Amino acid sequence: MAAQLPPAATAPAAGGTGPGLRERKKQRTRAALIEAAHRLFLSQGFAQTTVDEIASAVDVSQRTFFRYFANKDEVALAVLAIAEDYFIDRLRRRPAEENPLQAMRAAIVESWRDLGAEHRTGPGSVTSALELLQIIEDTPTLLAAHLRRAAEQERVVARLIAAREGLDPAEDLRPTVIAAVFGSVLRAAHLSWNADQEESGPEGMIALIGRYFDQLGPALAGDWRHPA
Amino acid sequence: MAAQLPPAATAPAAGGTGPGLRERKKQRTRAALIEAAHRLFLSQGFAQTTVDEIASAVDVSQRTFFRYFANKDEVALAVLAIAEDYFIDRLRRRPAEENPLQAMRAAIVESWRDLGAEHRTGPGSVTSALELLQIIEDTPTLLAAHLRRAAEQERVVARLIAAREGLDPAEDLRPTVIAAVFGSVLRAAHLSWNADQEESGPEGMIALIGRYFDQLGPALAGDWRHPA
DNA sequence: GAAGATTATGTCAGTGACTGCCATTCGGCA
DNA sequence: TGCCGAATGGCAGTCACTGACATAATCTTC
Repeated sequence: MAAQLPPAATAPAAGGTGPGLRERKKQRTRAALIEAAHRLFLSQGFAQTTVDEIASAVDVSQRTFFRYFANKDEVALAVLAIAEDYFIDRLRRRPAEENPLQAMRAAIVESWRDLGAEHRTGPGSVTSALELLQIIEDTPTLLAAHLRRAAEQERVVARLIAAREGLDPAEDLRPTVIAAVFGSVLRAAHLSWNADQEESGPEGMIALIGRYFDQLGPALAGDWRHPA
Repeated sequence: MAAQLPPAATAPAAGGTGPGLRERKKQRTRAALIEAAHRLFLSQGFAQTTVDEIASAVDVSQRTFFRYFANKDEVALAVLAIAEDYFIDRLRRRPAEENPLQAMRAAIVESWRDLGAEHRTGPGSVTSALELLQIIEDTPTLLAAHLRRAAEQERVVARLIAAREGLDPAEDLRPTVIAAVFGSVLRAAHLSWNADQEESGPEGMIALIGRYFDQLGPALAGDWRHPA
């Protein structure tokens, strides 16, 4: 859930006393570790990259690496955590009139757009996240860890939706189900985006998500025996 | 996907030449490993049990353990694999007239019932599977591995449903979505069964699954702003 | 039923993820 | 400047997992 990236690698704001040197240094180290890990994973693969390599690329000890990340998986998934936080934030801001699916769809589009604008490049950029998704998808242990995070995320989304609609998620299954449906649409989009390299880049992904969303109406209600 | 348990620990059938001694021995070792692991996990916890302990409980070398299971997770999840195979098998046999949800619901009930009848006790029994679920739920690495398997399973179910309905899963999202909904209902039931210890044992679980299923109609279509 | 081909098992050495412990150093602050 | 708490490094140790090779058990064939 915690997805920090240094606000900006600049000196403390002249006016208010921002976070101290110690804190800025930590954020910088953390970002550097993520960046190095990402680069190494992409060039050599996840399994072929040792924690020692990552640590020494940033010139810290292995022990320090494990003070920032509980395990090797976490540093890989950290990039995605940023995108997830964006999404949750955008979803929170959607107007109450929208129904859950509308809100989620809008939030996804917005979060990708804003993410693209604010993190053009480097770890945290949309491109990075998508590159990572490829690696995740064919690294069993990473995929497992990713799905666990995704399950957590779904529960957060379900609670959010329940709150929007004024429902108790313990009583009413609908928020849970709709969150699961949404999650599965995202995953299906990821998978087919990974498979077809026709639709490359963020635009392709957004297009795919849109197309899958369009199928949702017919999927959730309707006569199954005849084409939508 | 491979969920074997020895057909019966008896001598080869008098008539036809069944599997040879070598094969029977392997199945016995495999079952013994699962059983020992299960017992140890329940009594000491997953993390506190080393592979060496499991192996020496069955009197084989650690190396041999890893020839049967790719990793420690796998031996824990093996019990669930049996239940999953049962479900898939029952789903395959459901009559074509039923709609997907009806078929899945019936298949789940049948598979639990049959599982209970055929494996009263020991690994592979319903009780074992449910005990395991508790451990899985609060062991992060196991939960992750479990969710990965569940995702695979969902894809299998989606393909099955697509075949039943004569649809192409690449074209039509509905099978994927309905499989995801089903998976999420199961998981929600697991979670609340884990939380409330009121509903204990297999019957409680079946009851919970039924209750969740009943909510599905209203959840999948209908006016969200008013109670079902 | 014995020789020879297969296959399961054991042993051993090695790598790499991860942890606890203690000494050292560095940033925050009086 | 000097003290305190936090961040780091180094190290030893555990444990999951793997490759290589030798041994022993089954299976086959004559």
